[in-house]
Amino acid sequence: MTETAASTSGRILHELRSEILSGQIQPGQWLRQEDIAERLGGSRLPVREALRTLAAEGLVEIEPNKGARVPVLDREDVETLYRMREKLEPLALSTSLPRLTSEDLGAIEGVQQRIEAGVDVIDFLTLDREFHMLTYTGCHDEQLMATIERLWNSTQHYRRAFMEAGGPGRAWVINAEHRLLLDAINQGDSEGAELHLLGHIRRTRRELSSTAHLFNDD
Amino acid sequence: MTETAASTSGRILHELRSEILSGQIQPGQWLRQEDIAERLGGSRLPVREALRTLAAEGLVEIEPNKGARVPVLDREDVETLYRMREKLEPLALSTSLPRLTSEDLGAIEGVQQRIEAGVDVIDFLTLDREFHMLTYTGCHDEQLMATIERLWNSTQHYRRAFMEAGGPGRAWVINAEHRLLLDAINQGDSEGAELHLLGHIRRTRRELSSTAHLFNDD
DNA sequence: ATCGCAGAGATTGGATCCAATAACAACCCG
DNA sequence: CGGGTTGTTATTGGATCCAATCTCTGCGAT
Repeated sequence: MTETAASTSGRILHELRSEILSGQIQPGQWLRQEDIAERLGGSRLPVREALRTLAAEGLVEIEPNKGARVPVLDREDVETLYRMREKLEPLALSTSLPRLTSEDLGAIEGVQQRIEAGVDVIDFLTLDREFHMLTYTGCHDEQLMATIERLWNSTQHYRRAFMEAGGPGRAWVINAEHRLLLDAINQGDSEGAELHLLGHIRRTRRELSSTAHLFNDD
Repeated sequence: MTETAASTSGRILHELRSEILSGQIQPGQWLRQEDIAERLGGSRLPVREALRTLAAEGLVEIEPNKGARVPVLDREDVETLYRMREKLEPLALSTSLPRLTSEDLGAIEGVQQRIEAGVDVIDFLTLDREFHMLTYTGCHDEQLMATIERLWNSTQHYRRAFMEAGGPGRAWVINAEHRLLLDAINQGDSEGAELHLLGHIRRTRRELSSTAHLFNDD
């Protein structure tokens, strides 16, 4: 997302984003500017700028004169975010596929092997993301990739909650889907890869959405 | 996009965005903080925050220690942005369609009649956008609608350049597509509406992309 | 006892001031 | 005469200070 980590502002932005994605900062939690400034080093000014950026990314929402907090999504929000992924990621994949080098393919294979070797929940989330992002390596469009990253980021917390609730029990399903996707990619079968990817995201959406206790339905 | 126009920061954000979309600020042009602050009233601080938000929206890009400018997109960038629209807007439309009231339908019809009555380029851009956005009235998902708005905003300049270059000569094509789309909507034909919308965006992408002089190909 | 109101504390929003970085130009040296 | 270098200026990045707004507590009236 063309962000510089060199400046104080960029450093705080990266740090805050990382804390939100890792779950250190939970949805609903208020982010007080002074606390962050003191904790991460710096004045409130770069913190404010970082919060503005995060707000535009959807990772926090700013209520005027009240502060910023991580938004709490309901079932419908997460469903739509996944439906957006179902539309956009096949597009990124088909753009990327013809440009993937054999080195790229090897890297993807390596990540998948690490996933199959068995990992804990937190590692799985990281590796699964890396797996999919690597398949988009050949897609150089910044806007598209930035949007896809936003979609992953916005749903990260609920994906983690789902996995921690017992999702890993069905790890074989994910691996089967990844393998079929990878096979289609290796054969240069763009259409097949898109279909497997769509199915993969779609199934995840349905399982996630039907896991009732992740959302507090009013 | 949950933005407050009350604060100085929000006001400057809206004003800047409007100036970029209207073409007052052209792609490639540098935005100096002090100028903006003096011109729009306020100090550089709210200007910086507004620029940060615009950067996250893709309307400007910030180069560290150099400043912000409106990005210059090449043909491929615009193509991808349109392909994203082709994926996401049918999704928004199918979500919206069942919830459209007869008042909504009347409003859409009214806008289309104003378009057919004949308008200049600048009015057409406004009304065409209004037409499509009205068809998404029933889609209440903020993330999806915010993303779609970003896609419109990022391509606004090129759409205007295209229209000014003689696009309106083919106004009947647009009206025919709008009418077919509207008819499908009125009949509650979600699938048909999606198809007409897809065709509409796709044709625009192709015509726009083949208008060579809009882009300075290196 | 409960609702409303007022005031104090806390937190965000904005402005001014200072430091760091980059573009530009003049100058010195080969 | 040309290229590198250094100094100057313009612009962005960051910190501190002040103003505006919100929240929460305590008091009083009904």
